[in-house]
Parts: sequence; structure tokens; C-alpha cells
Amino acid sequence: MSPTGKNADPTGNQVPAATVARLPTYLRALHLLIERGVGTSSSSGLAELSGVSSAQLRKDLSFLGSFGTRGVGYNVEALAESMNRVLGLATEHRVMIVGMGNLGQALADYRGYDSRGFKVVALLDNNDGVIGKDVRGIVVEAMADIDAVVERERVSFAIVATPARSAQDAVDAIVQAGVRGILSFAPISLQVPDDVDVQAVDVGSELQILAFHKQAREMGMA
Amino acid sequence: MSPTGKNADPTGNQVPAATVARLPTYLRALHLLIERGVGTSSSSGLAELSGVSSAQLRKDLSFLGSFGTRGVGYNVEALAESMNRVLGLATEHRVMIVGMGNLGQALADYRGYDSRGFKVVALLDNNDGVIGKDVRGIVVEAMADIDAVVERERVSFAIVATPARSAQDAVDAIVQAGVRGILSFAPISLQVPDDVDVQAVDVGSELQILAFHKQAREMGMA
DNA sequence: GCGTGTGAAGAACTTCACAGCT
DNA sequence: AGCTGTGAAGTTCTTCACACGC
Repeated sequence: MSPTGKNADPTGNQVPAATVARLPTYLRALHLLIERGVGTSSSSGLAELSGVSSAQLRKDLSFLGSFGTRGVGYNVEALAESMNRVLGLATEHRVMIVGMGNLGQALADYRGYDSRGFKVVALLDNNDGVIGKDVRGIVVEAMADIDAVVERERVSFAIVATPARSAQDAVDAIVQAGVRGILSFAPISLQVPDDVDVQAVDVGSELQILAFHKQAREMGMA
Repeated sequence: MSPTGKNADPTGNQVPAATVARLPTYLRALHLLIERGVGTSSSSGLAELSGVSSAQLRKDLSFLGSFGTRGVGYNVEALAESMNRVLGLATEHRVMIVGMGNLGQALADYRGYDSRGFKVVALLDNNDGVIGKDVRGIVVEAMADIDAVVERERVSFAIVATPARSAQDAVDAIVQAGVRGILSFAPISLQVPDDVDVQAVDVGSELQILAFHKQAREMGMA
């Protein structure tokens, strides 16, 4: 999960991968509380909003530091800010989307990047029918120019939204261009060097997991 | 992860959640091998394609039954078929997409459902500007009609692609209509009854995990 | 008194290593 | 001889339960 096998937090300690995966959820819950004007929350309140146990939440936070006040709870804003720092969101991260089909365009249109620390700075495709097109103020460029684009825009992360058959080639080019974090929506297992970090999302796989659970439910009843 | 906390396989045993999450990956690898005309594969060959260790793959398969031949390996087609059965993909599952914004339309356009056992049979939205529109041969219907749609189309699963603010309402309606498996793309934690199964995908959260790893990498080097 | 922070216990998952079948 | 299937060992993750500080 981690490229190095080590997840160092700002104090140099190790953070379990399972904990890292939950941090964004906690941050979402905190933003919700801020919106609602809640100033303080207990671990159980925050945990319920996040869908985990209060013990789990406290243990997770303990890997990052000590943020609460005994007998009181957590200062919502202060915790959100600490968590931002831990997640490395203090500075904006620059994202490139590769593959401008339906999904790529939908991802380019997504409104949620800014509020969560990301900015889409480049769009790439290898299809002449799309290259040059303007999508939400960004002109789609050619895959062939990827090295120049990554350098010019100082891209940190790439989102892969190509068809399955071209995804591995796209990833090879992305890695070659120096990007070390990839979010892939392509329904294949990608091969990357050890120092590159891949998060994969596959709609078909998620549905198949639902199908398994449904079947388990139905058999459990028989 | 599982609604009941128990994952019964066809023989009545328990399958760990972590194993269930990997089964779709194995199935993808098997389809790749079938395409390539490979008839037999060892656990290590299949594992490499799937990005896991051979011991992991053998252990995972052992929860489902005994599919290989010692000294030889696995018959690719037979294993794919067994896995289809285990995952409950023998019959086609009927899917409804709720929320026809950019993402919903991109998901409706996605070509990968059929080959993986799913069929999109209904599209819903609560915006008059979209209701009645034809998307790939399916007319978008009103959220208000959800109960009738679920019954008429015998919907098994719902994909939620609404904005965050309306996602919980959409999920409540989906559950009320009798659907027990939900794949959500909304960036919020959803509250559902215990017997409803939710798989959640959040682009922002995935990017934040990448950001954490990047930060850990950079601090680890200092 | 109250809720956090945390060692310790327990559960789940992964890896090891080899017996057993072909 | 070779590769699967699997108990056992090892690791990671979760839950428990209580000491600690407000």
C-alpha cells in the first residue's frame, strides 16, 4: 500500500496502512461538523459520523499525536487543521487526468478537488478527436507531450481514466515522466516500480463484491 | 464489510472479507488469460498477474474449495467458471444508477457491465432538466417513482452518483424501495440499516491517501 | 466525573513451509 | 519432480478496559 512500506508521520513514527485509509473519512466528518458550527466533539460523536468505533478513532488519532482534551473531547477546527497537516494537504497538489473519454470528462468536471487540497492542472489523451478541446478551461493535450506537461505544470499525481487496453501504456508513460502517485479507474492490475504508489478503483469489482454479499445473505437464510 | 458479518460460500464456510475483496481481481486475471488462450496456470503465474503472492492466492482459493491439480496448476476456464459461481454471477444482476449528472452519465456510458455480470436497467434523477432524457437507450425517470422502478425492473443494486448533499436522501429512498446493495460515489459517510451493504468510492479520499504517502516518502528521505 | 490516550488482549490476516497428490 | 492445499507461525489490525489529566 505504501511505496516504501513505511508510513512516516510528521513526528517520524509509523502509521498503519489501515489507519491512513480512514483519515480522509475523519476529515470529511470534521468538515461536516465545522459546517454545522460544532466547536467540540467527543471521539464517539466523530466516530459515529465516520462509521467506526470510538476506540478505533482514538487509536487511529494516537498514531498521529495527541489532539484531544481529556474529559472534554476534540476541538473540531484544530483537529481538522492537524489532520490536514498530517495528510500533507497544507500545500495544493497538482493533478493530471489521463484519458478524456466519458469518465475522464466527468472527473474533470468534478467540483470537489479544491476543497480537498487538489487542483486539476492538465488533461491528456491520445485521440486527435479530443486533443485541443477545452474542458472547464483546460485544453486537452497529446499523450506524446506528457513529459513536457508534467514538468511545466509540476504534476504530483495522475488520474488514469483510459480504456483497459491502453491503461498500462498510459501508466508506463506517467511513471517515465516522473509522477509517483497514480489513481487508476482502469479495470486491470497495473504493473509499476516499487516506488510508485497506485490506488485502484474498479466499478465492476465493487459490484462483484456486492454480488458476493448478496449471495451470502441469501444462502445464509436458506 | 459484510452486512451480516458472515460471508457464507456455496459450501457454507466463511470467507474472510479481505479475500472477498480480492476475488474480482483474480477473475479479471483469469479473463485476461482466457483471452490470451492460456489453458492452465500455476498459482504463481496467476498471482503475479493479480499483484499478490502465490501463497495468498492459494490461501484465498482454499476458502472457496479445491480447484487446482497438484503438480500442474489450475485450469483457467474451469477456475473462472467456479469463481463466477462463488461470486454469484451465474445470473445477471440488475443495476440502477441514481443521479444523472456528469458522473452518473459517465457511469451509464461505461461499457464494462455486461462482461462482468451486470446490466443497467434504470436511471433516476430528481432534476426536471434530465428526467425524460434518453441515455444509451434508457429514459431517465423521477426519484419519486423509485419504488415502482425497483419493482418493475427487479433492481438488485443501486449506484449512487448524486451530489454529497442529496446522497443520504437518495440512499434512504433506495433502502426504502428494498434495494440492499449500494455502490456510492458520494463523498460522505452514509447511514444505512445493518442489513444493507454499502461499498463507497471517493475520489477525494483516494487522492488524499496518495498525498499522505507522498509526504511520507519525502519525509522518509530527509 | 468525564472522555482521552494507550498498553494489553484478542481477532483477522498474511506468510511460511511442507505434507500430499499427480 | 512439481505444484497445490493447509496447519502453524508470524504479523497487522481491532477491541477492550482502565490509568491519566482536565
